[in-house]
This record gives sequence, C-alpha cells and structure tokens, in this order.
Amino acid sequence: MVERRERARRTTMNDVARVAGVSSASVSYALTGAPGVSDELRERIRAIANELGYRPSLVAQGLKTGRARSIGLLLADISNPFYTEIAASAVAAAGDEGYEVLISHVGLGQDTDGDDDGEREAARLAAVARAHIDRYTSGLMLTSLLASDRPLLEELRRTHVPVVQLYRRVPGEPSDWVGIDDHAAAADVMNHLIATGRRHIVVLGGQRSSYASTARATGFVDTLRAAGLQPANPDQGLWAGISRRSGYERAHELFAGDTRIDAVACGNDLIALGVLDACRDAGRAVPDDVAVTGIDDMSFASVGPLQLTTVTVPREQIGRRGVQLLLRRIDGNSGPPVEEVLPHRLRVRDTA
Amino acid sequence: MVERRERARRTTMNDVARVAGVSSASVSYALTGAPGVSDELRERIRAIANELGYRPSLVAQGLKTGRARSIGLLLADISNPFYTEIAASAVAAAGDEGYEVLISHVGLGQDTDGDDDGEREAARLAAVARAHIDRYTSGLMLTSLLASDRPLLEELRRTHVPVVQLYRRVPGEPSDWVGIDDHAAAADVMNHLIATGRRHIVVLGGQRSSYASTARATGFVDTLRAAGLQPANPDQGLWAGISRRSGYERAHELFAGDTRIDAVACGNDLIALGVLDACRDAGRAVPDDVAVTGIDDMSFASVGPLQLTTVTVPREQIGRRGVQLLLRRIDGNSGPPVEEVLPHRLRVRDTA
DNA sequence: GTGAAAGCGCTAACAC
DNA sequence: GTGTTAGCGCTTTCAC
Repeated sequence: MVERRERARRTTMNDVARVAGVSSASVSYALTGAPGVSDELRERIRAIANELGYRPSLVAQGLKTGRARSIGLLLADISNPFYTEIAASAVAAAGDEGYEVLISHVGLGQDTDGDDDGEREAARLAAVARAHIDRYTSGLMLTSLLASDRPLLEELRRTHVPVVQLYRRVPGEPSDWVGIDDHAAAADVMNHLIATGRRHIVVLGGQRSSYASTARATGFVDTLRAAGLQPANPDQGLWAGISRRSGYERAHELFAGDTRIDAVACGNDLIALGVLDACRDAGRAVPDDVAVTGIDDMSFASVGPLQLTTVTVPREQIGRRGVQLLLRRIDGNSGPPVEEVLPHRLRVRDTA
Repeated sequence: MVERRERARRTTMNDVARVAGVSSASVSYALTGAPGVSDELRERIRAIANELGYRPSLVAQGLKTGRARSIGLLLADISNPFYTEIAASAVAAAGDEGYEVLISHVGLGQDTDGDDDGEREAARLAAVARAHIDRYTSGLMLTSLLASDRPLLEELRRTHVPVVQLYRRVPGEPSDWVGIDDHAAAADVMNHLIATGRRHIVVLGGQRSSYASTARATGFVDTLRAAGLQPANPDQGLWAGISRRSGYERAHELFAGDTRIDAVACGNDLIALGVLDACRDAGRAVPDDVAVTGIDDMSFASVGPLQLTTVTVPREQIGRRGVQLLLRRIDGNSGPPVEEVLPHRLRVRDTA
C-alpha cells in the first residue's frame, strides 16, 4: 500500500522568511521567543507568519531536536473506563504545558484465564511503545505492565526515554510510579466482607503476572487467613483476565460447582461487573445470596440500580501527577525514582 | 520549559550502510523492498540491520514523504465507552495495514445545557486536529462533529487531509461517513414506548448542534406526532449535553416539575444512565413509574441489575469500515463520498 | 545493480 | 542584531 495523493504544500518557515525579507533563522528566533531579533522585527515576523497561516512542522522540528513534544499514553484496553478517566485528566494536565497526549490502545489483559506468562502481551506492548519512540515521543506513560515487561522497561531506560508507570508497575523498576497501596485496598474490602458475616469467599484476583493484581490477591488472602479463613476457591483459581467476560466465565463455573459461595472479592471493577452478570444469570440475589466487590470505582460501577461496593481511587490525581512526574523527567531531572502512593477509600454501596 | 536531556543516539540507516559497506540508498532499497538491489545484497543488509537493532525513524521518513503512517482518531470524550469500543476495532483494522492509530481525547460535548453554539468546542477540536496534521498524520477519523465544525472540515479538504466521519457527521460535507439511520433508530424506540402504553414522554435529545442528535430528536418527535402526541417537555428543553451528569440534571428538574412523566427517551445511552441515576434519587421505579431508553448500546448499558432498553449498533463494524474507507482515501482514491448506513436494532431490556 | 547527492523544514552554531 | 550554513535521517532522482 503506497501513499500517492500529494498534499497541498504547507506554508514553511522559508515562505515566511521570504515575505519578511529575512532569513529563516530570524523567523525561528522570532517565533520561538529566542533572543537574537529586535522586538520590532519579531513583531513584524509574527504578523506575517500569522497572516500566512504558518504553522511550524512538528516533524521537521522533531527531526532536528529529537523530540516531538508529545506524550504517549499506552492503555492496556481503551474500553476499560477506569483508565480512560485517568487519560482524560492526563490530557488536561499535559495540555497546560503544551504537550499533546497521544493515546494508544494496546489491546491486552483480556484473556480469560489471566494465566498466560505474558510473552505475547509483552511483545505487543513493546511494539506499541516502539511505534511511539520511532515517532520521537517525549515520554511514555504506561498503565499495562506485567512482570514480563521488564526487558522493555530496560530498553527504555537504556535509550533514555522518560517513563512513568501509572497504577500498575513492575517491582524494582527504577522509574517513577504513581498508584495506590493495592495490598491495603484489598485488605479493606476483605475486612468489610468478613465483618458483614461472609464466610465462603471466592477471590478473583486479576492477572497473575501483574504486580497490582498479585498485591491485591495477597491482600485478600492474607486478610482471610488472619481471620482464620481460606479462599473458597483453590489457589490456581485465584486468577482471571482483566475483563467482564473473564469475570463472568469464572463466576459461572464457580457458581455451578459450589452453592455455598456467599461472596466474590474481585481484583477490579471490570471483573466484578462480569460476576454481577453471572449472578443475574444464575439467579443469585446480590447481596443477599452473594456479595460482590470490586476495586477502582470507575464511573460505571455505580449507575442507577447498579451500585457496586468497591474501593475508590483518585483517578484525576493519578493522571495529573503522572504527567507532572513525566514532565520533570523530560526536562532532564534525573533524581531517584519517585513512588507516589495515593489514598484509597472503601466505598460500601449495594453489592456487599 | 526546555527539553534538555540528550537521547542515546539511535542506530541510523547510515550506520547500517557503513557496516554493510554500501550506500544508504542501497539500505533504503533493501529494507523497503524496492527494486534496485540484488537479492543477495538485500538479504545481507537485512541481516545487518536486524543485528544492529535498526529501526527506521518515522520522523525522518515523515519529513521526506509528508506522511507519518499514522491515523488520528479524535474522540469527543474518551470516557464515553461507546466510542472507545469503536476505537478498539479501528486500532485492530489499522494495525493489519501497518498503520498506527493515535487517539486524542478532545474533551467535548459534556456541557449541561447542550445548547452552546459550538464556537468554543469547534476551536478545541480544530486545535487537536492541527496537532495531528502538524505531525503529518496520514488521515483523520472524526467522531465529535457539530455543525460549527464545517470550517474545519473545509480546511481539511483544502489541505487534502483524508477524513472520515464516524457516526456523527456534518450534513452536506463531501467526505466519507459511516453510521446509522438516526431518525429511524429514534423512531423505533419511540414506537416501542408508545406501543407499551407510555403517554407522557420526555425527549432528551443531545446536543442541538449535532446532526446525529437532531436527527434522533426529530425521529422521536415525528413519531410522537404521528401518534397524536407531543413531547412532555417544551421544545427548548429537548437538548442535553452528551453526558451522564447532564442527563441526571435534566431529569432531576423535569421530575421535580411534573409527576405525570412516564417515560424519558434519550439521545444516547450516557444521557439515559444519568436519567436512571435521577430516577433512583427521586424514588421513581423503572420501568413501572417511568420508562427510560437510550441509543448506542454501549457495553455498560447492560450490567447485572442494570439493563437499559436501547438501540444496538454495530460498533465493531463502524471502526473497521471507517478505517477501510480512510485507507482508500489515503491511497489516493478520489471517488465520490461514501455514506455507509449500518443496520441498527431495537434492544428491549428492562427499563422500557 | 549500485552509489552520489539533493532536499524535506527546521534549529543552532557561528560569522559578520 | 541578523544572516549563513550545516546537519537531523530518510527517500529518490540521476549517473555510472
């Protein structure tokens, strides 16, 4: 497939220079605000550029400077509203600083078993990251990290591409991160479940190779153990893909095999919504027969009759802080990695 | 804010050429598959490029060719799941053809009154579109069009930037479009409402300056009139921002002023979810006291106890066809504009 | 079949 | 204070 159609020629810096009767260098100085031209000339050049509808080519600029003045935001799955809410705030924050946020949908994390080793997923994430790097992105915001992404992170570090990890992270990775205390968040949920009398509690943790997921799963299980309980499902059954479908399918099986289950603690809201679907199908009343909980508190976790009990997280702040941290790195700050733990809060609604 | 940190030098085509002992031109031929090198040389160059971890600079390529091999997808509001579902399929379709989809969140359409003339919104959309153009995007997919965006569309046409309109469109605009028959979709919903005995029906249409919204509003009203009925709200009250909050606020007012309302027909699902929130607040039982309907059938319109009656639309196909049409244009096809009307279907669930 | 060289539009030395 | 110039990394004519 070859691109044929020719584009109308853009107005270039040379065009402006010619009309103004100056060199392109002066135009560059005048427009970027660099010293080197008189105020008077600067004004004249600005006026002409404006009149000609001149807009600098970010591509030429990028080739010259090595930076595109854009931030790449890589979302595992753009149809997970939790991440798009983070994205919206990141866009706003970056815009204030003159950066464009270019969002990519990586298409990950939806496997039903949540149990793959992440090889294929890592390859796909790396490919998308490179697509941004080859366009000279100024920096990358990553949300979909698995343990298997460590080589990619190392590659990014070697090539000095600024990176911030949002929410999820690869442990031990020396780049900035902003998120919540996953273990504590899960513990809060589990304590609530136990306090309200649940005893046959299933844990549906998320992806086995995701640090956030394992931290949550551990938080669930530790809390159960501390109360002298066990997950109602076997250890190998703790994992699920990060998707509604996965939550649905896992719950569906589980319900078929065990009628005593009285609660399902899910690693995130999306999984919990799938469990709710399964409850409806199986005719299990929520919360009377079975309690269901999530983590994230994405906006669609509470709509009209749907009122999921979950953990609320400062999404707006995650996006905003993430951009701030990244911009510091883009500006050359090379201090030690920042790990910012934001507050979370249990939100008891109608499902538990 | 200045970008300071220097990036590790990338492996360039010249590096490959030097190691292979050939000119950079030969490397270019070898790697792009162009004729001009022997099969043997081609293989040798490929091997060296591989070994060196060479990746072509898309920026340099872009500067030379005028195209970045990327498609810009501009979403009015990235937290509207309906559009992100379209986005996911567009990404998949474009990836098959070697194009990267870069998604932007424009941040539009959420005004509560849905009544602004779109001046500010048009300016914001134009700014985002230019951010893509200045990066030499191969083409643009637009989803958030209002009547006031016509100047932007004209600018794009003048500068030969291929464009496809998804779902929404500016009437009379000679660019490709793929969507549904909005008027008919609204009529289907309204007929259902009337057939099930509703008589005091409120219409909450969406943005006044959106063609899709007005087509739907007209579909609602025409169908009411044909049945000898009127909207239960005044004409000026027909409009709402494309958001849950807006749906909530409008319904909240409406419920306070009129207790006979027995149905709310909404221009899209998001608005309908807001209305459902308001019903819950006001203690109105759905569907017994009041019926609520949407259009779009985004995935979160039906979760567990939440089962919105709406119109389902082939989202996957919209994204895929949109990419196909755009790629044709990028490849230089200049045939007459294509308008592709995809099938919709009323989906009766629990709210009406 | 292969290489030299021009140039895409811009920035940043450096010279004047 | 202003202009000249050398690239950034690639594609593409044009010679050989």
